[in-house]
Parts: sequence; structure tokens; C-alpha cells
Amino acid sequence: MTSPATPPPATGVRTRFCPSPTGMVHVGLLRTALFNWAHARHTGGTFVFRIEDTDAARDSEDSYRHLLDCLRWLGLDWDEGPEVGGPHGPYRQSERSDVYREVAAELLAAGHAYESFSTNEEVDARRRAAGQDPKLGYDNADRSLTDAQKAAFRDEGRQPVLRLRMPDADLVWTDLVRGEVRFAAGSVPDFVLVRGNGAPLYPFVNPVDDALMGITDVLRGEDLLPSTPRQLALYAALTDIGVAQGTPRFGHLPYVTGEGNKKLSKRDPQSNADVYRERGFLPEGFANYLALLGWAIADDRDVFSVAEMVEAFDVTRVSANPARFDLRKAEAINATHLRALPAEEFLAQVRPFLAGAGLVADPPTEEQDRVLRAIAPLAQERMIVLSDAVGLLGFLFTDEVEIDPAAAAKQLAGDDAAEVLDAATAALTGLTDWSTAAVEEALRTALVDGLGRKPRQAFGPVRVAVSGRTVSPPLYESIELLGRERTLARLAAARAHGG
RNA sequence: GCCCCCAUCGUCUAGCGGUCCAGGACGCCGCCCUUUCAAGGCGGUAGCACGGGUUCGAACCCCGUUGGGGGCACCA
Repeated sequence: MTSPATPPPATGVRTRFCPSPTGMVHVGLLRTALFNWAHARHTGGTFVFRIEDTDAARDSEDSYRHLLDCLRWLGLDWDEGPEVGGPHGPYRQSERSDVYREVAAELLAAGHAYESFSTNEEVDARRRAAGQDPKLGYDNADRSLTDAQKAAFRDEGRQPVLRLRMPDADLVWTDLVRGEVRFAAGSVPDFVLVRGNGAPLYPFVNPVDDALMGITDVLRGEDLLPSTPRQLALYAALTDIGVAQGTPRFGHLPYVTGEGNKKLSKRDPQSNADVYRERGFLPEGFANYLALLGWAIADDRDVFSVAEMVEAFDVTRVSANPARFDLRKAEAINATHLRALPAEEFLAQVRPFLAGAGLVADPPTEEQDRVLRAIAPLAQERMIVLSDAVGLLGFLFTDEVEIDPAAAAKQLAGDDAAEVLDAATAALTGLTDWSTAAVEEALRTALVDGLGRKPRQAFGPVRVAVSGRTVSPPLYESIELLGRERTLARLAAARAHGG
């Protein structure tokens, strides 16, 4: 009944992303969205976004909005779905109850599904009585109940669940990323489509929606792989009753794991996509890194744009092994994208972070804008994420710097530091031309020539005094932008600080 | 317990039977540059889990072992 052949869909690829709006957005989830989107875009197909909000207890409107926001941030636009519409709506399962009810009734009428009255306890007892492991699950015992038997159960007040009659054949498919996968006939029990209370279950509604929305390629997490044989059987039944046009192709994406080799759990703070966005990962940088989790664009390159990914993406080239989320590499990739940003773009991206920290007005004042434009190119190449700008540039936008205690301990303590600060103060006090070149000249003359110090010893204390940190944008430029008054005040403050 | 997936440097990967005494990237370690830290440049470190086959030839194919992961709900 199932064929291992997987011809590409003749009607054009249709992929989907169908999260349930419960809690935070997981990086693994975004990776799945990215791959589905890229596959659709690469093939000139359609990307459908559907919300699986059938669990009223856990779903939330906030989470729903957040999901849309995350996709948009990453740059994943959908052709059909919430707020966009499309010919197969509604795209929220909570609005599709009638559809499921109808399909369930048709499946029952056609004999593909049947009413089952056994309780878990009864199934367990039967398994044990037969000397079998209860973990084998449901035993298909209710497949051929007579009308009289069903009536008797109903008289007891039992509400039947609806189960799908599994075929007596191996369930096989050619996975887009794993090749042929086979489950032996009889290894999957008849599963529940609709609960006793009439609520349709995920293993039922998901394929029904995919079928109705014409999904041709299903790319999803590896955790769903064991449920695929059930879906194959369901698809066969749905096709038989005319609800589905056939069975989609499946591709099971490898896990994204955290420390150790466990799949990244929702508990793991690293798994929350928000933290990357809040730290100022660029959408392009983050997408680039996510793409690397299981896919490679070439054997000698791993930095690329989203457009380049779309151009080159091929699902069948996705790796089958789990990928560890490596923050350091993610940062390195992002830093590369950050440095490659055109000046204007970089400025536009950084401003909200500085404004958010209260360092500049929103929009910045003319003076703030002047300073920002001057320093931005120098800061750009020493940042990993946008929020780094707050610590790196903060000293330029405040009257008094807060000196990092560790930096102070390292550079401001002792007589040597005092000597340097005094000499720097003297040199700069008399400076008439407050320019980068003049500042450099004055400091070099006073500290390197005058005190006979090595540059690294000479400028360390000055840097900490001026910027509050051991890491800062280039010193002379910083001093020019800071201006005479603030510079001298900070040198004096640092002198006092060192004691 | 049953079923399924996975197996190349510490990490992510390239490799789709010979061109691989295995290439790239992150990390790490040196050196250069240098005004600290970065960035950049150069160099280095480190890997085909194991055992059987198949083949003239295996990281690549097959089988097994071991190891890791996942799934077995009237959750999604």
C-alpha cells in the first residue's frame, strides 16, 4: 500500500510550519521553520503557516503573537496563514473543529475508523493475562464489536474513542533526509483519532490539515519520526475517502541538542530564541547559524546570507545526525555578519540598543548622532552582538564613567598609574588642538618618550580612566569625541580612584 | 521491555568506492600586526567508534557489536 518511491510533487512544493502556541519559542523550532521556508523558497513553492492551538489549557494568545513576531524577525514570510489568509483557511486549528468532526464521521462511515470502548486498565489487564508487556499498548480488541456489544458499553455510560484501523502491511517511506525507513506490519496499534469527549487529537488533526492544505513536503523534528507510520496509514484512509490527494513526502530533521547530547529542552535557557534576539543577534546572522545545524552550503564556507541559502538549499543534503547548539560558533558567525553591515545599516541596528539602555535619546540628539557616526565604524569591528555597543560606547554618552572594578584593579592602582595619569593630564591640559592626531602626539610624547614606558603600559591607565574599561574603541579617537572637559575630569577621577 | 534513528577533529560539518597518510569553520595554542581588547594575516593542534565481510581498492557498500539519542497517551 505504501510505496518507497518519492517523486517530487507535480503540483509544486507546499511546505508548512505548524507550531502550537505554548510558551517560549525554541531554537529548534525556528530551525524547523527556517528549513521548511528555505525548501519552499528554493523550489519556488509555497510556505504555509498554521497554528495548532487545540490545547486550550496550554495555548496562549501571547505565545501566538510571539510566534508570528519571531518568524517575521528571522525574515520568514509565509504565503498562507494567520494575518495573511489563503484559500485553505482558517489557519488556526481552534477554528477548524467542524472540519475534524466531518472527516472523523466519514472515516467511521467508510470503516477506516471504529469505535473503541476499552479502558487503559482493561487493555493492561488483557496484556498481562496473555503474558505480554503492557507497554505494547492497545491490542486492537475492539475492532469488530457487534452493535449489541457497543450498545451494552453505552448503557454502562461509556463514551467510545475513535481509532484508526491500521493496515496489515509494513509501513515504509523514503525519508527526504534519512532514506528508506520501515516499520513492520503489526508493530503499530490502532491509535486514537478522537477522544471519548469528542475532542480530536493531534495525530489526527495534523495530517487532516496537511491534506486539506495540500501540503506536499513535511519537514519536522526527528521526534515525530516514530509517529510517521500512523500518519501513513491515516493518509491512505484519507485518500480513500477523497480528503487527501495522496501522501506527502516526509523529511525528519535531526535534533538540536544542548550541553551533553540531550535534545535542547524548553527548560534550557539556551533554547529560548528570545535571548539571542535580545542580545542583538542579527536575523541574518542567527539564520545563518541555524542553517549550519544540519546543513552546509559548501565544503569551504559557512558564512552566507539568507538569500544565498535559499539559492542553494537542498533538503536531501541535510545531515541526519543531531547537532549541538554551540554558542561560540553562533557568536562568531554573527560577528562576521555584524562587521559586514553597511555603516548606515549598522547605525540603524545599534541605535535601539543604545536608546534602550538610556544612553542616547530616541531619536538621538544631533550631538549624539555626530558622536555615534564617528565612533560606529570603530566599534563595529569589535562587537559580537548589537548589545555589546552599550558597554563599549556607554562612556561617550555619559558625564561620568562608571569604572569597571576589575579594570581599575588592573590599571589604576599603584604609583605607576598615578604617574601616567599625571603626565597625561599635564600633556592634555595644555593642548590647543583637540584632535585625534594632536592627542596622540601629546600622549606619545609625554608617556612613551617622556616616561620611557612601553605603549601598552602607558596607555592602559589612560584607557581605563577615560572609558572605564580595558576594552574600548581606539583611544585617541575616543578622547577627541569625549572632549577636553570630560577627559580631564575623568583623568582626575581616576587619579583619585587609584589613591 | 519493544520499535525507530544516529555514529568523520572538543563542536558543526565536507566526503556520496580510487583524486583523502581525510578538507573547511568554531574553539584552543603560537607568531605577525598593534595603543589595550578585538579584528585581520600566517602557522599549528585534533577525527573516520570497534569487528567482520564485499571489492583490485572502503571514511564511503553490507552485517554485527558497542555507544549515543528518540518514541511507545483519550499531550502536542
